Amino acid sequence: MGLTPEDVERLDSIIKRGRPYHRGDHLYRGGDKFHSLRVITSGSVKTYSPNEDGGEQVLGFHLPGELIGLDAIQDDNHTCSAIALETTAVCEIPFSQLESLSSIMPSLQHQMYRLLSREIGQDTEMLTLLGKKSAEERLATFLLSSSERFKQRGFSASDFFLSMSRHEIGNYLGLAVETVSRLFTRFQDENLLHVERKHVQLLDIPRLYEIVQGADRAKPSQSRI
Amino acid sequence: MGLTPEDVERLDSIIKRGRPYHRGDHLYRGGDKFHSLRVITSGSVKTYSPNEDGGEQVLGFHLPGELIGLDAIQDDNHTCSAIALETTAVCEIPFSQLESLSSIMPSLQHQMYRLLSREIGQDTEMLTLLGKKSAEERLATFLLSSSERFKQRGFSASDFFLSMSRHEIGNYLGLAVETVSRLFTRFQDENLLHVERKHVQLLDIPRLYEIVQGADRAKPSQSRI
DNA sequence: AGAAGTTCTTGATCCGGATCAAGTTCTTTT
DNA sequence: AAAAGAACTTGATCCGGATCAAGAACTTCT
Repeated sequence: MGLTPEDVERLDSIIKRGRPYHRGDHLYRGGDKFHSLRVITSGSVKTYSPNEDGGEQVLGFHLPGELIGLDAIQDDNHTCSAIALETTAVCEIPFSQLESLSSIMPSLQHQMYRLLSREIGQDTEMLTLLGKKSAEERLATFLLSSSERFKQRGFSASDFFLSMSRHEIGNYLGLAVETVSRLFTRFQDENLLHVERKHVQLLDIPRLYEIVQGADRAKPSQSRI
Repeated sequence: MGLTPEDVERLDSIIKRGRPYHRGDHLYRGGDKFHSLRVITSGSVKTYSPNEDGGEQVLGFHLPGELIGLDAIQDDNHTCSAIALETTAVCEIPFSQLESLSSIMPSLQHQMYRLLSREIGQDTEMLTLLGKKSAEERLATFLLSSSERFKQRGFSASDFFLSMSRHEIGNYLGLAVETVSRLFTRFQDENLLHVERKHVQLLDIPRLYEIVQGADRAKPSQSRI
């Protein structure tokens, strides 16, 4: 991602491979002292912010190759919690060392700025999702985003396992569990997908993209006369 | 903010003071080439992302001292638009120069990382707001956040003018204009505030904080037996 | 294997806030 | 100052999705 092989080697020298986590183990909790960013190497992770009254807001689901902990640089404390959704391996990158290294490696510094900026961009997309989209659009967006991310990692874009529960999907999308469940059923009835428990097969990806765009809402279409 | 006076001087040397913008002028639009971050020095700005079907999602309102454009570092293009809500002055900080400078000034680099991380943290707070809070909690949160930001800048925390319209507040909070209007009326009836057009006076800030916390919801209280 | 606890699904009902509809006040234009 | 157009408020109605309730499928524990 824009680094020379020797850059990568130097970066590699500060990375620590941690022990694997099991389903339900916390990688860190909100309030913990921040010292390392983490890259997921296998498995999957949920980040969430525990809110005052016992509930939680799921902030994201993270797959291999993704970096988590960027929100904690702010004030040296984790502002949210991260928990393994299945057996998961991560690498730790001590932030102070990364910072020193980026000081003498402009390409790394540039990459860090881009990474942080990308995170902001993703969050703002999510704001639009939660602020303006219907339940149906939200779930379709979630499924296609999952699909794209699996594809990027060399897995099937149309046949995958979701490691999180319906409850967690609902929480993430700002919907009740029941709504998520009903939508899965409806999407299946409409032959958009086939779902059985955590196993999802997308059958009509183009149509799902139409739904994401808000097709069959207010303005029935923008192409056809 | 953690920089020595000489650091500040060096930073100052790359800052360009731009001409003032008038109400309705764009500072930049989504898709524009990114070259500079901008610090608002007076006035106020709305950022928003124009979404496919003509509508828009308001992403934030920005006051003097705040930095905008961090989302554009990602891929050298602005991903959202920024428009002046009133007569507004900004400073431009060419990003490539800032990047070079931060390479030789570790304190500046550190500050940049923190700034980017803070932005992420603010976005995730907003995700919780849009994902879980009622209309009443959203507006109370918005009012108190405005209050705190005015206070920080040396203005009154309880008596201020909002430069954005009801429509824009609603869009930002994921609510219809009518809901925002009704809530202002209700808050006034309950003596929480006095509002006249854009002029807001907060009369019972502690009670507003209780509302933000989700008081008088599900669990009636957490203290009283 | 049986018991107990989860997670998921499905149905019935309810409600917060959207939408629709008008009227009012403020602002801008001429 | 009159006219036109925004912005805001208020009322009436509607609906998407939450909540409540119960059963079914799956998992985990003993």
